[in-house]
Amino acid sequence: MTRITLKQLHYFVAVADQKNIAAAARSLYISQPAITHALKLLEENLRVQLLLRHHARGVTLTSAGQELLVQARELLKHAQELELNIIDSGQELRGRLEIGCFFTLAPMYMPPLITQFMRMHPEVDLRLHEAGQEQLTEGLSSGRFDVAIMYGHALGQDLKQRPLLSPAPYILLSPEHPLTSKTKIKLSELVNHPMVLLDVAPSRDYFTGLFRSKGMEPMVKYWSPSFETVRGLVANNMGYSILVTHPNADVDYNGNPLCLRPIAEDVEPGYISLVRLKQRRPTRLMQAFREFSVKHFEKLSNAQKLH
Amino acid sequence: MTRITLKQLHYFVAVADQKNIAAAARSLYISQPAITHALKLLEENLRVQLLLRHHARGVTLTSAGQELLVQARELLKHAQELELNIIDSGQELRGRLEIGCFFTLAPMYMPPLITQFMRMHPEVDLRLHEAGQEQLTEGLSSGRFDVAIMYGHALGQDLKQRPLLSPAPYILLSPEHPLTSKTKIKLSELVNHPMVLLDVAPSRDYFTGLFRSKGMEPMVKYWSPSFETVRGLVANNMGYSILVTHPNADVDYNGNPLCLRPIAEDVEPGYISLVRLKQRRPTRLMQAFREFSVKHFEKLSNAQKLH
DNA sequence: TAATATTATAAAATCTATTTATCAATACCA
DNA sequence: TGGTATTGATAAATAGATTTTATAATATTA
Repeated sequence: MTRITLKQLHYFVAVADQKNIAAAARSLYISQPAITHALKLLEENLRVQLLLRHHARGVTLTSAGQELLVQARELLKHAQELELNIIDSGQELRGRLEIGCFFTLAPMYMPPLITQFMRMHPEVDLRLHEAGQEQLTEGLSSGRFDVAIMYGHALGQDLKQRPLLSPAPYILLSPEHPLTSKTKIKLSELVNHPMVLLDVAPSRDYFTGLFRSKGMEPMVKYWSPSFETVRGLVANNMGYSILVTHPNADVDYNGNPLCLRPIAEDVEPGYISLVRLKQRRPTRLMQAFREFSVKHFEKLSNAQKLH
Repeated sequence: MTRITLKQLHYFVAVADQKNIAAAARSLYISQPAITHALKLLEENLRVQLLLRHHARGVTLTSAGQELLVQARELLKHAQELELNIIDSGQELRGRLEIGCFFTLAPMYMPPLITQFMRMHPEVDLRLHEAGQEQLTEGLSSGRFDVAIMYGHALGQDLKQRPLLSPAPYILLSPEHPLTSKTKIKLSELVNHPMVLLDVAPSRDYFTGLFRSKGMEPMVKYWSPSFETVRGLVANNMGYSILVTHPNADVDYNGNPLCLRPIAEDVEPGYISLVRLKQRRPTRLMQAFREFSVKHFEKLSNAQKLH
């Protein structure tokens, strides 16, 4: 552990600048003996005489004092910089923001969100981590992630969420599927057809829950944890699927066409939230990201309603 | 003034290393609440949450904490280095030593002294300042010089001196001077010849004092503050001179020959001392230089006696 | 020599840091 | 599942450090 303190160095520099202990005390708004005492400690701890006291004519630095003056200035500046780097009150937003995002949401929503946020705050070092629900909650509570964008379903008590978007689930079909001819499809019409289920938490439970809340059980024939695999299976007419995220192009990775149909009944929408740890005090950066995200998704939602 | 302290950072780093406040407390031999308190202050002053406390499972760093950890380590290292640079207890001698030396002594004595000292302590940054008696005493009391090599005559009460060498004064004559034929010359034989006086303090008063202490007054015809000018005047037979410093070659700057003769009477020698400010505690470097100088001049003095 | 300025010192007051004791939350183990 | 151990937070008491107030000592200046 260092013997000296930043305060002692600060006093010393003031004295060296003014070549006068009393004057330094006045400029620091403290009493003169406070400085005399601090200087004494400094000299004792460094075991060097730093200044020569000339009664009634101030002080002058010894060569060790000269040396310390230079180095003390550097160290104090270093300390100041550390504070400015870390402190959460600078005008310009800066620092690192670790964002978690749920797998299937990331490719759709994160690129425009991140791009626009970075354009406004170029000093921010933003890092995106795509992960599943469990990894996201774990990452939030271990501090690896500052915030996460994910589905708000079934989150623990220690997480706080701000809803961003409530997209309605839709039915995905192959053009060859018998139900494709209808413009709207009821869940009861689907229930006896084979289903392709996106097999990741919490989507899995959300999709099956749509049926179960109406006392039905879907006939799941295929499971896949991959969003694009599910779309491929549906495009090959292996069954229908229900999804929330809606990529712009209605084709699978092989170019096979896909059809979307709304669900006829009123169903609980999926809701995408910005999530953070409840016990954790948000930084200014986190707050700025929250506000920005809320506005961004509001615009998105308005644009969708116009269609 | 910085809000944070080195101690707080030190505690924080220990906690971050161990991911555990209690363990850090044990390793620092302090109580756990002491650290809890320091961390609280750190977080309040930086207005950022640095770590997440997991009951019974230690702590993890937030992204701000990660950032601080890196910077805190750097700052603590910087502080440590400052201490090591300044502190007067390292094994290897280092640091700066400001040496004052009296004009006429410097060209003779300083080159070998400095060269040999630097060979032993290559890390020392030694700076030589040649100056007159007044500048030297002023420099010592203002702290510009750590030590000075100068004549010990008529020094103030606030200076402490360690005699190094007591060279006998000698008489300098031109080969044409009528007294050159003698091997020893009495002061009383000189007193009615014209004298060339080296006109600098304290030499001036020392040389005239040699006569005055015997109730005589020399006949000073020429004054010069320059040692070599005095030698030139004597070589041109403008008068005799009395000097202490004895360069190796007995010729002036123009190559004119000079003769040296001892003073027949016992006279007070000039004494060269290492001088420092009494009120100033010597550094290890100053002590080492003192010891080295004492030995160096002892050798010189023994070598002279052999001739 | 008196007035002024500057640093040093001692004692008291004030702040700050640390310890002790205890609680609450969680993990671990039988 | 219940008991034990570990960990971090909190409150009160203690110890320690810093600062102030008041005063002394020393040198400078007019």
